[in-house]
Amino acid sequence: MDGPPRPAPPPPPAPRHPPSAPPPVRDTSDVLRQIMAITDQSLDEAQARKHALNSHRMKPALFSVLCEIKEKTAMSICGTQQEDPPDAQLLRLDNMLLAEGMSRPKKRGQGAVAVAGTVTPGGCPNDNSIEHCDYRAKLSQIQQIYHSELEKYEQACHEFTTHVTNLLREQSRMRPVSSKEIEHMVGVIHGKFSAIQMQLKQSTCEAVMTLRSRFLDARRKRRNFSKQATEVLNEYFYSHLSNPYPSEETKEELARKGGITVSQVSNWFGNKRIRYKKNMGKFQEEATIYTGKMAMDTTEAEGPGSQASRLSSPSPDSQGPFLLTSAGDMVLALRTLAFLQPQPQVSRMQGPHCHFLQGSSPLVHSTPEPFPTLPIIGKFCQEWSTT
DNA sequence: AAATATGATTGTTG
DNA sequence: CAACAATCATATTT
Repeated sequence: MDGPPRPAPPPPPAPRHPPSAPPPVRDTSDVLRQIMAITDQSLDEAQARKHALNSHRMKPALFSVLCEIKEKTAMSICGTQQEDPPDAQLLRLDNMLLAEGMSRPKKRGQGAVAVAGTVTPGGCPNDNSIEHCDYRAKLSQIQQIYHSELEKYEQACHEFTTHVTNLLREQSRMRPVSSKEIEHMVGVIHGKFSAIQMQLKQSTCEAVMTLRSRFLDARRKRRNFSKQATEVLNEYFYSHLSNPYPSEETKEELARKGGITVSQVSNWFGNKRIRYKKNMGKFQEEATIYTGKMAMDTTEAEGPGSQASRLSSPSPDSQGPFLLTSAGDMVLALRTLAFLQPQPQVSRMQGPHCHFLQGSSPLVHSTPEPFPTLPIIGKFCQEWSTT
């Protein structure tokens, strides 16, 4: 057995386990560095042992010994099959990202179905296009970074997994390595990488949330409507002063004409009604202007910029064509109504819309208007108080 | 800079 | 849920 004197005594007792155990990893770069280190080390070791042992006569014996040892320790491996479930949080993050529109186009989501749904239509349809553009640009920027990072991680994970798998397969010639062990190893690696991914997802979520909150804040920032918009709105308001409650349809139309959203129209009417009611004195001038303009526009050919007089008046608008037969009458009647209506001449009328221009507003009385068309009021109030 | 105008939000109500 | 009322926060005017 010890015939030829070998000049080179194989130095296999390499320091296989220099430190006892690697310290708990925290940083991603640390993880990566350790991974790389382990890789090189393992590779060298494997190569050395491969050559050293493969040609050794004692290899079969060693193999069987290792088998025995393994059988004794196998149970402990099986026993330590605990699966910590951070899935909940990961899933939550996934869903969150998905909801923010960070749908993954390429990656088959690990468990998340590719819900390529558009953003919920209930929130904000095609609202403000200016700030919305900015918002979406930034969002897609985040998305891009997120995807590229994710891809990097996945690629690294895949590479490393392949590497380790090959290594283990090679080692399986020297020592017994079951496929299950390889699987386990792969699982461990995936776990590590998914932890990194989770960090990525979390920071992405944070970024998105920050962006979103900033966007919402920006929405709170007020910007005056365009002249066109205010004109359209005021025209409708003052030409329907008696019942300034545009229907949903009309709101849409007004929104379209003014280049604003329906909810903005609603806000505007809400503000306008209440502010008009609060003190009408301030709005007299405006009222005259718009009602006058209305009359002009309706009687004459429409000017180049204003075609806002053809707003679809909802059919139940009883007093409109019913009471006001001509444009001149309309102006008169409107102004009359605007100032006389609050006076409780007509005994308490009750109706869904009767709150407008009722009670309060002492200013009304302080601005006497010589309009003796009282009978109209009675009729008028009857008209829309009963609807 | 103070005052006012104005669009949006919030909380309440029917 | 729409309307109201109060309020916020900014824009514009003075």
